[in-house]
Amino acid sequence: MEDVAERADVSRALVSLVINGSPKVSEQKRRRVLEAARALGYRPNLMARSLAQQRTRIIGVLVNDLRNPFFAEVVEGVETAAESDEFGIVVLNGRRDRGRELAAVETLVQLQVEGLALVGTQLDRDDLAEVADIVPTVMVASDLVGSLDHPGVDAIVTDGRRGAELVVEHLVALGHERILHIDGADNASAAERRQGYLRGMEAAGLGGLADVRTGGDDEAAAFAVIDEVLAEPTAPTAIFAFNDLLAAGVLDRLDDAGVSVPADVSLVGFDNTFIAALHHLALTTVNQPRLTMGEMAVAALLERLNDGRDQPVRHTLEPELVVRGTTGPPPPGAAGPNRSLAGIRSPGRARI
Amino acid sequence: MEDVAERADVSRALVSLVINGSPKVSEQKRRRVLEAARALGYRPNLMARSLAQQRTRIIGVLVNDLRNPFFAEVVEGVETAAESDEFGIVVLNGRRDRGRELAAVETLVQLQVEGLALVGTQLDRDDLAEVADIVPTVMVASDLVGSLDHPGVDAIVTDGRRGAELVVEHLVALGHERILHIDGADNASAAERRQGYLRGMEAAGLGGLADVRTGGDDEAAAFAVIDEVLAEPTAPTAIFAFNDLLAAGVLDRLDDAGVSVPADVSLVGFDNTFIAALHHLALTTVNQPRLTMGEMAVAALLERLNDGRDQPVRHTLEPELVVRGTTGPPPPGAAGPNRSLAGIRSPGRARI
DNA sequence: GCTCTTGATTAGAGCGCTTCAACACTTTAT
DNA sequence: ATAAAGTGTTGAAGCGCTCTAATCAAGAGC
Repeated sequence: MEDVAERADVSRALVSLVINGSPKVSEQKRRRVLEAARALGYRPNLMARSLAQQRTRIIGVLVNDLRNPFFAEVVEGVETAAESDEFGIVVLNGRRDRGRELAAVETLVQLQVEGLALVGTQLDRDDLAEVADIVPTVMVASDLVGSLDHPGVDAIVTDGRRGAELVVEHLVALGHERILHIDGADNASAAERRQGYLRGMEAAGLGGLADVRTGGDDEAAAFAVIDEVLAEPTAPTAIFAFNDLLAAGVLDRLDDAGVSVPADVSLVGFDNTFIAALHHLALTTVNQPRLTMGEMAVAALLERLNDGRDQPVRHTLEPELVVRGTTGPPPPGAAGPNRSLAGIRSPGRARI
Repeated sequence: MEDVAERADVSRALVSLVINGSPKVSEQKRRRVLEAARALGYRPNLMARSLAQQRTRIIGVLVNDLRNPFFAEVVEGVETAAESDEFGIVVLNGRRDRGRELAAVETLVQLQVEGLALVGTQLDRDDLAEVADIVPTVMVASDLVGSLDHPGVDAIVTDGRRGAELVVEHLVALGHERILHIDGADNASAAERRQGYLRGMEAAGLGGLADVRTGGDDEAAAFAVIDEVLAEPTAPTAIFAFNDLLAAGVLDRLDDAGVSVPADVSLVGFDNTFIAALHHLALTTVNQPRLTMGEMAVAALLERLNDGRDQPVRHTLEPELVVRGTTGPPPPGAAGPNRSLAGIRSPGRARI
């Protein structure tokens, strides 16, 4: 910057004004400065600028797992919104590890981000309270019971309870009674969906048949559960998996076992990722408006930053059932109690 | 920091030493400082530190498209390696838009990243040359012809040519002759794979039957091409798609048309993403060692940073054919010239 | 001819940290 | 005892930028 000023024969202050597009600079000098800057290949140092300005215009984004296309799309929403408000974003990946998430948040705070978007975070209430004292924070797509006792935390969620109810209603309407739920274990959205499932079963008068197994949030988590279910004497006619990835794992395992979907058993996922849309899976699932969620997260942050809001808000978006090919009526005669999936060997698919 | 120093009754300099774990501090004062820091909730300002230190310990990562699981996994590799070397990473998403990529690189440079990893970038030679003058740069998973004329750019790639040859060899061994390639349009890896395909066809004495169509790098790009192919009188018995995503799109469209895979036509993808592994797709594809690629990228950067290497290196990894369920022998009688896929209506899959 | 505005420019302090040279003490060698 | 060497600590400069207040030049008003 020094050099640019010298070459253009002006002061450093003026260079700064030009770079920041101040209107109080004469056309002549502006040109001289820009010319010099180009000639010297000058680039402003963001670190120095942020330090002097006491603001970074950066929003920190912590993602539970970048490999999950659901989260990747939420991030795109965040990015789009941030971009249009002249904010940059810094994305850090928690990789489903709470320790890593904690470290990442620390890094973001030290980076002096002006807002923090936690996408599908696993952090607990105390962690959140601590960070929210420092920087405006918004949780996206994860529902922490009691998180809202802190005034600095906003939340953008899809109503997972309602989503799960929609699933149960759909399956019940098709005639299913034995509906199994494989949950998301300790994933931040698991409790809500589980609750919705239970409530839905209850509402349908099927409370006694409710059955929840511990799963997880990726394909691999499905294997053990399905093996277990296959070995039992009384099989479900429908399975509601925590998310699409898990559902894909279920589908794989059922396939291996020669159980066909939806002829022998119906299957539903959650999130409506692009995977569910692949015709070969054609997974019935629940849509969450990912891009919108990301955009709303940024909006919430900006309300605090620009408009000085200091009360927490929580936006709950409506989920939407997307019916595709993995759900259908239960197989005839499935009402009886003694129908094991292990016995079933449908012709299955030709391939693999 | 001021406050911490005061509370611990030491100088700011000493606080700095403690925070950075200098061994020249007495146990007593160290404890006092840490205590004060905790009490005040002190967090060092990364911006200020970087400015003073004249280094950021940050590696910038520019990704072509975060939604593509292939890239997401390369990033994980980068992250893992960076982490173990005490570097942080900042991920920016190009979203397949060259303009956005350019802007992102500019941001990263201004952020003073110490190294730049461009994953699947679309930037051209001139863009690269400009940025490589400023900061050590490594290209991952994209092959720019002539990129290596700049001494500041390293490259970590899988041999796409060889990968494509493996595909052709596999299909030829199965008896295929009419093998169609749907390429990646202007994607950075497209040219290489196209070339490998052509060379493979040539080597098999099938040069006259080589047929390349312009595709793209996501599912949607497949639709138009497949519709076109379906309308033609002479159909291929095998299709080699640029990547798994594109292949998934092909599969979808063929499914719609009632063409069954691999009975009527074989299909191969590229990248071996987790999508290909889903049993319901069971896509034959070519594996690229993603994590390793990410790790090697960081290693290349660190060699420049720490060991002062100033000559470019290029690491070419070996691709590996992964045979799954979408490839098989061509249908009987397909050798003749007049076999249109449009006529075929296999029973297809029950669902959808 | 003088002051008053207005507009363009600049000097200089300061952002929060690191780091180097200098300093005050101890300890050890002589 | 005294010099030399070592240990722990600190003052102050400086990283590259912004921004306020001050300065300067030029035109307007009387």
